[in-house]
This record gives sequence, C-alpha cells and structure tokens, in this order.
Amino acid sequence: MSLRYAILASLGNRAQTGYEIARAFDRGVGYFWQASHQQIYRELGRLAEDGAVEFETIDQAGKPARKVYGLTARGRDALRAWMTTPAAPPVVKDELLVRLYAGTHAGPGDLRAEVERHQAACVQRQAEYEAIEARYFDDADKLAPELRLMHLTLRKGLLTNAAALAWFEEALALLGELDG
Amino acid sequence: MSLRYAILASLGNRAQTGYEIARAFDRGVGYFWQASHQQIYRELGRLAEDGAVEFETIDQAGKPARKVYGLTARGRDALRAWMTTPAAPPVVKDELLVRLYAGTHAGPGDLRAEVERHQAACVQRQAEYEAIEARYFDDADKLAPELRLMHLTLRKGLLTNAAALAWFEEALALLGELDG
DNA sequence: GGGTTCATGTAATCGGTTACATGATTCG
DNA sequence: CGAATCATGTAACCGATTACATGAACCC
Repeated sequence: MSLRYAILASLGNRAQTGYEIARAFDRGVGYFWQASHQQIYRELGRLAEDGAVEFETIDQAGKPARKVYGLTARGRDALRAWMTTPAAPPVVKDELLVRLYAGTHAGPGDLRAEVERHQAACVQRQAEYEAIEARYFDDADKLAPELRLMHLTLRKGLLTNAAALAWFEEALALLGELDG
Repeated sequence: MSLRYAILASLGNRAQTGYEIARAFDRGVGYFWQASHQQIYRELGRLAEDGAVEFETIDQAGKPARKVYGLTARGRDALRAWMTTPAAPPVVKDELLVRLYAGTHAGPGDLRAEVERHQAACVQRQAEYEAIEARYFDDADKLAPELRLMHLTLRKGLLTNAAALAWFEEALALLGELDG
C-alpha cells in the first residue's frame, strides 16, 4: 500500500508527470522505495479515479501528451492521515547475501568476482550521493524544513552505503583467505 | 525467483521442515530475505514437484505430521548453477523514510515518536545480533568455511544496523531542532 | 484462562516484474 | 548510425500479503 503514499509524497513537493515520478524513483526516492514506471502509471490511474490526484494534459509535438499530476485536497488529507500510522520495519532483499549464505556450493572465485562487482557499484553510488549532498545540501542548516528532511533521507543512504563499503572489505578479506 | 534459492540454500545446511525454514526466515536468513510461512509452504510444494527437494513424513500425535525436506541431487545442481548467475542489487523498502520525505505533511512530534519506536527496535535487534555473534562466532577464524560465510552475512546485519543507529541520532537531532 | 510454540495448509487479493508497443529528438 | 531520453501505456504473469482454518502442548 505504500507505493500510493510514496507517489503522493513526491507530488506533495511539486506537480509532476508519471515519467518524472519514475525518474525520481530511480534517483532520490529510489533509495528507500523502488518502483517501475508501469507500477507508477497504474497507481496514478487509481489515484486519479479515487480523486486523490488530478492532472492537466499538455500536448506536445511528436511525443505523447504530458500529464502533469498534482495533489487534490483529498490526496493531501489521505497523505496526512497515513503519516501518523505506524511504519512497518524496513524490508531488505539481498540476493548477494543469499549466495554467500549458500557459499560452499560455488567456487570462492565466482563469489569473489560477484562481490567485487557489487562493491564497484556501491562505490559509484556513494560518489553520486556525495555529489548530491555537496551540491544541494552543503549549507544544510539554513534550508527549509522539507529540504532538511530530504537531506535526512539522503544521509541514511550515505551512512548505509558507507557501512556496505566497510563490509565489502571484510567480505573480500574472508573470500581471499578461503580461496587461499 | 530468489525465494526458491534461499530455501534451497537453507536446506543445503541441513534438512528442515517448512516450519523450521519459516523460523529461519524470522531470524538468520531473514536479515537479507523475508518470506512468510505461506510463501514457503507453496514454494516447497513447487520444489518437490520439480524434484529439487524430497521429504520424509514423520507422524506426530496431536500435531500435523512433520514433513522434513532435504535437497536432492537435482536441487543441489540447481542451486550451484544459480550461484554463478549475477546477483541483482539489493532492494530496500523503508516506509519510515517515505514518511520523513513527506515530513511537512505531519506534525514533527508524530514523526519523532515513530522514529524513536524504530530506534528502540533497532537497538534490540542489534543486541540480538551481538549475542548471536558472541555465542556462535566468537573464535571465528577457526570455524568451517560455510560457518564463516554465515558469519559474514551476520556481519552485514551488524554493520548496517550500526549505521542505522548513527542515523537515528542524526534524525532525532534534526526533528528536535525542527520541533523547537 | 490466555498467549506462545509447533505444524500444516487454502483462497482471495494485491503488488511487482517482464514483455510488448510507439515514435520523435538529442547526443556522441 | 545507434543509443539514450522523453513520454505514454497494455497484458500476462508471478510473487507477496492477508485472512481463514485446525488443534494439541506448554508456560504464566
């Protein structure tokens, strides 16, 4: 049920097209909630049916018309009501750890290469997060409250990634040792 | 598709009933892959149909018969083949961060209480992980390779949780400031 | 007496993924 | 010349959640 509210939250900041929301799920929001464009378009349709969002159609030459969605009063109320309900604990699904857990069924070399691949991706993601922090949240304490809260979600990404990087070191040390 | 392999990985260590696998998903495996008992029973049924697992039925008085599942040669092969396929990046779904992202739609006091609740849960989980580490992985470098890899997955839990705890401090500091 | 543990499952529904479809513009 | 970006969606399928069902044993 939370995709619904993640979309409403994103629209709470500013009106957006489905495409833009999907992009936000690739970048900022995506750190803590993932969704594909198909899911987003479907959910936007339902939200419009329920009167939680409304859209303005803007024709374009050669492209499908932009549908710029915004919150209605009803949508804002629904979001506010949801905000005070208890949040479920975070859900993690990590295929790499499943593989390590079953590690003895593969050669350690295979695991090692895969761990290094994920490490590289993590290093890159961390660099992106750091760039965003430097660019938009440098003088953080002077920003508006909503921006400071967004910064806080980015901080979670940064801290979690840093922990992941430390873990990759441990993982590669162990795999190196087991590989001999 | 990975639930299938998470189950096979768990059975790779020792034969288990569906109930025991479900409990393992609440504790150890559950840090990196979550599944309900309904999902597990269904998947075990499919795995048995496909000949990847087999089970022995042990009648019990007053309880449903235990079905102790174990890997077949075919299941072991399927697991080994999967091990060398690339792992998808980890997926995170964190409702609390969705709420913070949309923070200005609630009173800061509401958010604060919720953050504190999650912090308390995190402190407790960390204590559990530490207890498991002290109990089973104390003299880690002397253990068998498969146990050392399990320890590695626990390490990821410990490091990620520690990062979460640091983040909770930042979060409460900010919410306190915004609340005034 | 009431809650937790053990132990199995079914059925309905909802959420998420994969595959398909279209087509102009911009960048390397 | 090909890939990425912008911009919309549909359809089929698979994965996950919620609700329901049963019942004994054990602990507080």
